[in-house]
Amino acid sequence: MKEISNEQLFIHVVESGSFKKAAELLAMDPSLVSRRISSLEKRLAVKLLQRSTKNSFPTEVGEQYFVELQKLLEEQNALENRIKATVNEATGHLKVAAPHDFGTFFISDILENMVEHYPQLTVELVLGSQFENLAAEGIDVAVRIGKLPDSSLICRRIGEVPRVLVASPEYIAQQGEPRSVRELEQHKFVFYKRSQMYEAVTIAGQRLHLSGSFVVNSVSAIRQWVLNGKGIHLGPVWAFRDALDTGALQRVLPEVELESFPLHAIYVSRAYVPAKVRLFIDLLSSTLSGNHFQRV
Amino acid sequence: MKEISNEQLFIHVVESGSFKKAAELLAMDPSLVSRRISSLEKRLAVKLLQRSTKNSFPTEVGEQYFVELQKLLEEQNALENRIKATVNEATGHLKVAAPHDFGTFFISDILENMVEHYPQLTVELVLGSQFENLAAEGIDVAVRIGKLPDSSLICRRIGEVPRVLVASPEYIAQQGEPRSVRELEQHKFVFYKRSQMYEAVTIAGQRLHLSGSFVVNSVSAIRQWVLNGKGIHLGPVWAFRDALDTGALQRVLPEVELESFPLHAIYVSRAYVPAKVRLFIDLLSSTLSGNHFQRV
DNA sequence: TTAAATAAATGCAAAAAATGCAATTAATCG
DNA sequence: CGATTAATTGCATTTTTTGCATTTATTTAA
Repeated sequence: MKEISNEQLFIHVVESGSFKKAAELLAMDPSLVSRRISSLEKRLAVKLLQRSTKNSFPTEVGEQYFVELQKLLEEQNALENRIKATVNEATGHLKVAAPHDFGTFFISDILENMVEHYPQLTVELVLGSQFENLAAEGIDVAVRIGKLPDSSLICRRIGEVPRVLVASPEYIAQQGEPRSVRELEQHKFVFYKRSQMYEAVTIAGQRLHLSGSFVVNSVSAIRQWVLNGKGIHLGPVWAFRDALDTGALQRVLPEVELESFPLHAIYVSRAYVPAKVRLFIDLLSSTLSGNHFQRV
Repeated sequence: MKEISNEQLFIHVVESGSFKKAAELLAMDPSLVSRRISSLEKRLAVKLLQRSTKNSFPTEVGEQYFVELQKLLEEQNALENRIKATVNEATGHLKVAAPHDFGTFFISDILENMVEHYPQLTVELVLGSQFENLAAEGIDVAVRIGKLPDSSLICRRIGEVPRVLVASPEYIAQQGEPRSVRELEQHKFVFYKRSQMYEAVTIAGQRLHLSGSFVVNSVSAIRQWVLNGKGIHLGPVWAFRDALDTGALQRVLPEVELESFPLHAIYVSRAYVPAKVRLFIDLLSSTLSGNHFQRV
C-alpha cells in the first residue's frame, strides 16, 4: 500500500465518488479507507462525506473542504517536487572559497560557465579566505591546494597541481645556473606566503634551506618578481607556463622531478550533496585535466 | 505527545533554532525529533538542516522549503479552523490567558460555567502570562486590561474597567484627606507593577508625580497594603468595591472623574472564530456589564 | 591543548498504531 | 421483500512509532 495522508485520501474518495473505488484505485482495503476518513472527520469534528450504498458524496462542508484542500495539497506537492529537483538541477546560490590566485585564474571561469548553463543559479566566490567554518560562513565548497587540516568535513581529492622551478634568463645570466639540487641553497628565492625568509623544503629527497628576500601571498606578485630577476621560484606550472613558452622565464633543473601539490574540494555533507556542488566539482575536475595542469 | 506531522515539526525546529528546543517546546524526545527530521530529509532526498552543537539552521534548500511550507501549512491550518468553526458547539480545548488577579476573580468562573454547559469542552487558564506569541503558546484568547501593544492580532474591545482612588480610614486619619487633585502629590501611594517609586500619571487633566514606597504586581497584595494604611491607590473598582461597601476602605476625591481602563480580548483569526472563543467572549462581555464593573 | 558540557544520532526493546480479513450492518434496486 | 453491494466494525497481526540509554560529535571553558 502506498503511504498517503488522510487528507489526500479524502480527496481521492471525493474524486472517485466512493470509498470502494478509491480503495481499488489505491490498492487499499475498503475498511482502511473507511477508518481513515472517519478519523479525519473525528479530528475536524465535522461530517465530510454523506455515505450511501451506491456512492458517497461530500456534505456541504466536505465540498468546501475538498475544493480548498485540493488546491493546497497540490501546491504542497509542487513545492516538494521543486525541493526534490534541487538534487538534480543546479539551482540556488553557490558560494565557493578558493585560494586567491587559483580562484582568480580558474574558479571564476567555472562559475561563469555554470551560471550561463543554469540561469537559476547565482554564484559567489570568496578568494583567499581561511574558511575556518564552512557552514557558518555559508560556503558550499572550498578549494584547497596543499596539505589539509584535520577536520570533520568531507574532502575529495580532485587532482594535483604540478610544480616547476623557474627563473628569468637575466637572473640566470647574473647568478649562473644551478647544476644540482644542492646548489639551489646558494641561490636567491622568491617565496609564497611564508613569513620566514628561510624556507625548509624537500626537493628530490633532499632537504634544503632556501633563502631569499621576497615573500608575498600573491602568485601574481611572485610572477612579477621572478620576471624581474629577483630570484628562483618553486611554483605551480599554470602560473608560469605562458612565460616559459615565450621565453620570458626559463626552467631551472628541468630534469628534477618535483612533487605536485594535491588539490581538494572540501564540503560539508556526504549524504546530500546538492547538484550545484556536484556540478562544480565535476567542472573543476575537468579543468584540472586541461592544458594548464599538465607537467611541463 | 502531541500528534504533529514531520513537516510541522521541521517548521518548529527552524523557528526554535535547534532540535532540543523544539523537542522541549513540543514535549517530545529529542531523539524523536532527530529521527523525524531525518525521515523528512530522506523522503525529499535533500538536507534541510545544518546541525551543530549549539543550534541547527536551515540549509539553502531548507530555508526555501521553510518559507514556502510555512505559508502553506498556515493556510491549511486556517482551512481546518474554518471547517471546525462550522460546528456551533463549543468543543475541544480552550486556553485563555489573563492578568493574574482579574483572571482569578472573573475568568475562572466563566470557564467553570462553560465546562458545565459544554462537557465536550476542556479549559486552561494561563494567569499573568505576557503572552508574547498567542499562536506559539496555543492560547485561544488573551484578556488584556489597559493599553495594547502593536500586534497583528485581532483585538476586540469588550468593555472597560472603571477605577477609583481608595485609602483606608486609618491612613486618612493620619495623613489627612486630600482636598484637590494636586494635593495627591503630597501623599503616599501604593503602586501596581511599575518599578519606579515615582509615577507620572494624569488625573482629571492634571499631570501628577505620585510617590510611595510600595510596588507589587498583584492586586491582592495591593489591597492588603491599602487596607493596612500604607497609602492611597488608584485601582480597578472591582477589587475594592466590597471593602468600600463595608467601610474598610474609603474613596479619595470621590467627585473627581477617573478614566477607565479599556478591556480587550485578543485572538488570532478574524474570519472564523471557533464557537468556544465566541462563547467565551460573550460571557466575558456579560460579566463586564455585571455589578462589579459599574462605576462607584 | 585538553577536558567538560551539551546537542544530535543510534541501538534496542516496549508501546502504539495501522492494517487486513472476516463478519456485520445498512441501504438501494429489482 | 429479498438480493446485492457498500460501508463499518471486531479482532488478531504486522508494522511503525516512541522512549530510554548509550554513543558520537562539537563547542566552550579551563
